[in-house]
Amino acid sequence: MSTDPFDLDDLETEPAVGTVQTRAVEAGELSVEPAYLDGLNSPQKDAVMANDGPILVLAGAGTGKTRVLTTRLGHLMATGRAAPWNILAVTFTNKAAKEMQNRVARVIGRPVEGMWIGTFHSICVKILRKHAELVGLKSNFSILDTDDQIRLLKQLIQAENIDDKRWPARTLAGLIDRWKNRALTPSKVPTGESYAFANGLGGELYEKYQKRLLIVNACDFGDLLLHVITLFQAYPDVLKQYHNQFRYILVDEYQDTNVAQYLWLRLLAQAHRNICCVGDDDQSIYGWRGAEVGNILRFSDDFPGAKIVRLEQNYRSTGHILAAASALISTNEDRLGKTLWTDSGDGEKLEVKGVWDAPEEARSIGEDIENLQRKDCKLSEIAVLVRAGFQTREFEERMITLGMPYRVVGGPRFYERAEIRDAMAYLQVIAQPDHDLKFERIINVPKRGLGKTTVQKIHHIARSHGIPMTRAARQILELDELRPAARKSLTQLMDNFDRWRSLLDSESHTTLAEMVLDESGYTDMWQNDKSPEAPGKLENLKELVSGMGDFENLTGFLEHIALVMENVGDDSLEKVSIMTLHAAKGLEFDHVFLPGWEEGVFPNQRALDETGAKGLEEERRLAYVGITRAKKQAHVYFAGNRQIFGQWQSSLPSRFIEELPKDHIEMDAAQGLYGGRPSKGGWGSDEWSDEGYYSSSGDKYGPGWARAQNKSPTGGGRGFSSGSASYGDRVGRKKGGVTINMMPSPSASAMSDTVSDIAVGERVFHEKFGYGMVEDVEGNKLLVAFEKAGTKRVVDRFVKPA
DNA sequence: CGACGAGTATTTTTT
DNA sequence: ATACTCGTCG
Repeated sequence: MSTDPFDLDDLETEPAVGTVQTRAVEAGELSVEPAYLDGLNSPQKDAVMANDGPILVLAGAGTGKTRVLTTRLGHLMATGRAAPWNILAVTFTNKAAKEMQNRVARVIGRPVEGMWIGTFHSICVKILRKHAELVGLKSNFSILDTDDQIRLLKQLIQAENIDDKRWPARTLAGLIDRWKNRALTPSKVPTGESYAFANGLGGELYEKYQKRLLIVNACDFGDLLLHVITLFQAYPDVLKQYHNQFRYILVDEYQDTNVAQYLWLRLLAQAHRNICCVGDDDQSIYGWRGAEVGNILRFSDDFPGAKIVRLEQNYRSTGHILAAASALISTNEDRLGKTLWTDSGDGEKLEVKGVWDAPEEARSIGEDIENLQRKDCKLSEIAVLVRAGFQTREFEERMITLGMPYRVVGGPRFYERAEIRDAMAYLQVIAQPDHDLKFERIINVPKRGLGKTTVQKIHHIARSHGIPMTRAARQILELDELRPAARKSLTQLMDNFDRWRSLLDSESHTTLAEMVLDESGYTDMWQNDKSPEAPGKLENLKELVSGMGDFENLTGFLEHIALVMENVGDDSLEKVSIMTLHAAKGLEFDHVFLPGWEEGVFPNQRALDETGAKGLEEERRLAYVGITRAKKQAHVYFAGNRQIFGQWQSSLPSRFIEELPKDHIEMDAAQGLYGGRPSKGGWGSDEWSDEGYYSSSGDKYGPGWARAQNKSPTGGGRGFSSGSASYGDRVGRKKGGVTINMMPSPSASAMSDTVSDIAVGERVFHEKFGYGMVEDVEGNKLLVAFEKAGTKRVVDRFVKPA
């Protein structure tokens, strides 16, 4: 079963298809419905039973999408319409593919064999290995990861004498990826777009890159699709073969498909047109990486006569959550339109809370979580969903100080870690001696005196003779090109590779891997490394070797890894989840915390700058995704001040907050946000008044909020005395300028009553005096030795930990 | 070849 | 603030 720590969509058990009905069942002709249809609502049944011709299932969040998909697959087989191998089911992630596989098995009551369930990429590899020669590859072609891709591009750029500083390989890689997403081969790239790189050389470099890939017998990820498309277009008989095979096609998350994927699907579906696409235009959040919402919006044009089914009954969230989310998303123009509803009650209103600054936001959310925990809410049912990765840090830190178990979902993935890639590179060179890019990666890792010069020399020979680097390396040993030390070292390395390769058949691949890591000196390298990460890296290497045991042989393992970069999840334990909104798609939690709802952060400024109104709509869909993750309650937060790139900025509440209907939210409005001015009273610090707070009341967000670029006060974080009076006079005080700051929340819940939590020896920051070291603490007064301003006595609330 | 310092960029992520 | 890349110097 799924190792997924989260519940995906609905997890009610699907009744298995009774063996009796199998085959004989023909939907519609049956007096008794097959058991697997039990409990499906009427649109869901429509989606399952409309088997012939194109169909688009618009599945809103939490409407039982996966269940419909898997039941449909089961139904196709149960009714004898299709054998497993007649079905093609495509997903975006391996996780989703695995999930679907498991659940189909549950529907039909036994494991499915022979069905093509997989990601676009893995299915393309399967097809491409069969017909590689037709596109100029050999069937054992290697699949390049992003590192390899960039390394190769860099070589090409340098070979053209282009300044790779001004025109980084990364940029070109991105450009080429985007072209490939749009199914543009080098000859089809619009001339103008060539100018996006190196004054018009972009297209040329792309073409050279493609040629080079063929020479080294490799594909990047984009090629996997592109090659299959060109294959299908150039060889109709091959395509026909697949038409005959795949009589039914299912696509999950259709709103995430890019142009290339769309063309790929259209080619495969054009003969029988039995294509079922499931998706939700309102959850399209990957436009920035080439997904075309247009694909789903245009479905009926692409497939005339298509049936469209809307799944709108939501089984996940409460009425308030759905109403708020629906109202928000209805602001978008570009959508097919759908309204989620539920018959399971209103539940709690969304909680919208304003706080002084980011640290307070983290504290407040921490407290909320503690309260939920006291009310017996499981930690695994709580998530903090942020807009961008860097935001996870403040919550991690808070969780650590609270001793609250948490996990950050997403993060760097196992197979992307440097030590794993290095180890893999060794193994890949053993399995595929021609893999130049991998060979280059490890030729001097660990350091063995084979530096840039040596590599260049090998390169030179390889290029001029048109041979792979490992072969060139051997040749260079015959010549008098290398210094004795380098020659000796290289000889040893090549001998090692020969020996390892000779053991491929006699030793198990796990044993071999251990030997390689040992004998290459790679393990030693980390053992001698004194950095704090070293032990973890050694741990990872062990895990890699043990993980290899699950595969038959080295080749099988390497093939799997090339396509499946999945993370090993530490599931089962009770932990709060912290992740980005993107990573949360498809997941659900009782309580969802949505911090950072501020203009610039969310909606993200860059998204707005780069893609304007379109970008804003995508950001809004992200907000929609965030809210609809919640089963019981969503908690939206905004802070008035936030440190961004080391600078304090004050911020306005996100426009998305304005778009939430008042009837369905509970504004923590004690802070005088949407209305009443906060009470006045004794904040009274001389140090602060010097810095000045400026308000421009009358802006639409209410008193206390306004645009400001200026540095913001610190102090908000710690040492807030509780009680609204304390905050009162921060607002509305005006002194010569520009700065405005929001009102912090005086509500008791929003803050921790603080004794100074600064300790002697701690490094702190003061808005006026800069950085310093705490020398003494007396109550709330600190003696701080400032680096620039000298030693001063200050009140604790005016400093922050540095 | 390796260490250190300057300079720079910093949304989201899969395969 | 901070991390990461690149280039220079020893």
